[in-house]
Amino acid sequence: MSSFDEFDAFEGASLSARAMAARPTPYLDDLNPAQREAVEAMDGPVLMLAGAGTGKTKALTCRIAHLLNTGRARPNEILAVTFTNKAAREMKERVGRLMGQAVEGMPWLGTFHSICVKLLRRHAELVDLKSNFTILDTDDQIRLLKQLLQAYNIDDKRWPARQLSGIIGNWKNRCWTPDQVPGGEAAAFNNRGVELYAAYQNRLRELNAVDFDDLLLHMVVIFQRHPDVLQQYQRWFKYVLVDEYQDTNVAQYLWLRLLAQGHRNICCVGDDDQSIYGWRGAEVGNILRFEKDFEGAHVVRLEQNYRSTPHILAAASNVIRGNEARLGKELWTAKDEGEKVRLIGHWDGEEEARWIGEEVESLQRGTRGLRPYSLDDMAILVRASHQMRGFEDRFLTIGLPYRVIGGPRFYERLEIRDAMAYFRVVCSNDDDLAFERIVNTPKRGLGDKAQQNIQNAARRHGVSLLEGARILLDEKGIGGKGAKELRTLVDSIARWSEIARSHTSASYVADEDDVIIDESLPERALSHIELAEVILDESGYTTMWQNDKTPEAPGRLENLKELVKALESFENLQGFLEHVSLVMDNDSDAEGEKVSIMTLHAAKGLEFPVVFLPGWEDGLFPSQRAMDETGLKGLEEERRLAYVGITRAEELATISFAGNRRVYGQWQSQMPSRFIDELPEDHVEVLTPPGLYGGGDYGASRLDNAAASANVYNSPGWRRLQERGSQRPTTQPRESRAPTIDAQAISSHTVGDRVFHQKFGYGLVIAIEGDKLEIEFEKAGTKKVVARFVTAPDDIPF
DNA sequence: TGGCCTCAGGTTTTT
DNA sequence: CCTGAGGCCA
Repeated sequence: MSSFDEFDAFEGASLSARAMAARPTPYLDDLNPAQREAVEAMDGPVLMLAGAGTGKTKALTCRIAHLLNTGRARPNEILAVTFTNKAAREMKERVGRLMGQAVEGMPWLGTFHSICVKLLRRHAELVDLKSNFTILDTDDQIRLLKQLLQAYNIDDKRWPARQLSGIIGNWKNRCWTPDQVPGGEAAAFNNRGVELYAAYQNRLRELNAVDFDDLLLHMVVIFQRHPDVLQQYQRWFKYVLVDEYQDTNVAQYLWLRLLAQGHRNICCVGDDDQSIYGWRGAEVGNILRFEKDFEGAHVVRLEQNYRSTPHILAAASNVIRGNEARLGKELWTAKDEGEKVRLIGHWDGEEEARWIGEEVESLQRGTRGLRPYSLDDMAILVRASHQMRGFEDRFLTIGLPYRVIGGPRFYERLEIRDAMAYFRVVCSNDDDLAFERIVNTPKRGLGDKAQQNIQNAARRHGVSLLEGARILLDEKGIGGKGAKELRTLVDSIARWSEIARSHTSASYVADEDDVIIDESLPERALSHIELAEVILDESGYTTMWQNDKTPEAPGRLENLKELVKALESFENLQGFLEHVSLVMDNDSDAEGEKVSIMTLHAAKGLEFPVVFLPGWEDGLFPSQRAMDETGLKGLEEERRLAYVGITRAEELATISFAGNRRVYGQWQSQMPSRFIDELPEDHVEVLTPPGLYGGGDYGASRLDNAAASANVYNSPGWRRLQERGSQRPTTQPRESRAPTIDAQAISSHTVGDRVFHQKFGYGLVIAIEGDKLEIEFEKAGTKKVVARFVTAPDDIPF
């Protein structure tokens, strides 16, 4: 595909522009005045300050539609950038819908990274790369740095590659090439940071590879050093649109500013109050400074919220008010009052998880005059991912279906990276990183020693590792079982590569006249999909997982199948590899209703009727580390995180905290989060913790509870709220939440019984503790489970 | 080469 | 406390 397809000459501009301008604009009628203002302000820089849930995507997509519809630009003259593939996809769909499918895809609507890949492939030679450069994933990156550290004789125990990677990443985010790193940073990484950064960049160039950050960095460098190239794009992109502008880092900012300097038609959409990626290099300053950067900027505030009730908005607004540097926005809604934000304190984290589990179940049934909610409507948003475990454990125990959002992405998984490494070697034989990864996976008896030999042979002859391996074999520099296996691997790769080449060269499309080429192929050409299967099978990779007895193995095989399936939408392996590292998503978990569990970060951009916000304790949220490391700046970012969390809720938000929590194995008593003190009393209903008054009697602990409550719930805000709560006892008409011990369920099991559990399968009862059984499951390990979820299997042989 | 043991470290992660 | 990585030994 020619790389300049997107730049076809535009003929008859004025005529068609006039024709387009006359089109009706029904989509404008759906907009509120602010949205409409943002859509219609087409000339010059525009800053759209869009609060949570104010319909910014709608405004953004309408703006694109309007630009197209009025003939201001053609689809390929609009540069529209997002951060995630998901956002890009959604925007594409919505523009398509607005335009009634009249527009074919917008080639320049995509993520920063995907657009940069496209640009960089065109101009790779300007930064000494070939246009088929590979994009390293984080894992490759770390391995490369480790090698570098070894070569520099640096103890990677004291100076870990991860840390170096972080430092380099930071520099790249700030758009510093090695020679631009300021002197103040010289001490980084034991005074060798800059030197290693330069070496790393050199190594990448040798490998014809880039990391994620390079995509932007290289493009900025190209634009800065080659004004002619920059100008070409400045002229071409008549309109630039940016989503989530508050999350841009310096490199992205520079990139945008360079591109927008031509027509100056840049429209940035964002919300300074939702900037939560500062720790990753995002600069809130970019959005705060917009009016200075782009003189005469038109600033539009979207403040009508279509998502949440007034109580929820009031709570969120009051919290965020505590931040100093804000552009200022006040959300409002036309919705009915709804439920107040609920606040509840618990004895400990386990109790909190138990309560939320029960609350989810009762909300599902429909309770206290609220409508019944689907599990899909509910989400638990935590600050740190380790908090998720408590909920998972609890939900597994009571058999409540849940899904965890986030976690490792599909293409980051071990088996996917391995498989991709195979594909990479096959497509480009000189991809040393990929070769290294797979040479002994599955085990081929090629340990450190053998690999060292291959390295040496390759270095001696100045060739790739694969070629080095071949030479080593020919020189008989390696013997035994390893040699045989290596020979097989090297030969196989050669064979697969040939098939892969036939996919990219013209001969694959077997022309009927072209009998000669057809015959020259050894056998019927395999499709790239079949080839992928062959590679994974013949290499022994599939077998490796089939023989693996760990519980993850079946899932990994499943993932591999999915990977092969994903190949269907690509022409060949090469094409697949080019896109996969940037585009693969992993939200393929459909079946059945489930509660969602995720981090606050992962929740940005999502919304749920019911939201639980557990763990609001000082040190956990706001996180101690954030405050230690970046002080007030960190605290403000945490506060924005709180704001993001609350504003995810449409109808019901419940904030909770625990008085005691196990932190690194140590029990710690926790103070309620300072953000709780910032909640507006009038919009909050304080619930009574089950262990305190509501009736839960955990044996002899009544006194303990009372004493603990005096210690724990003593922040000013909590006391105030508590007073309010006790003035209105009618707010607690709730049934006792004390765990009722089901005597019958217990007595039906004794230690040594074989039992069955829906989620964990079969197991043996090894201990009984109240109404809980400790069971050693055959597959799932040892777990504590509530007795009534366990049944005696019918088919017990004795 | 794999398994066992010791030791350090333990927020957030769009690409 | 609990997990993952690296070292050491069989």
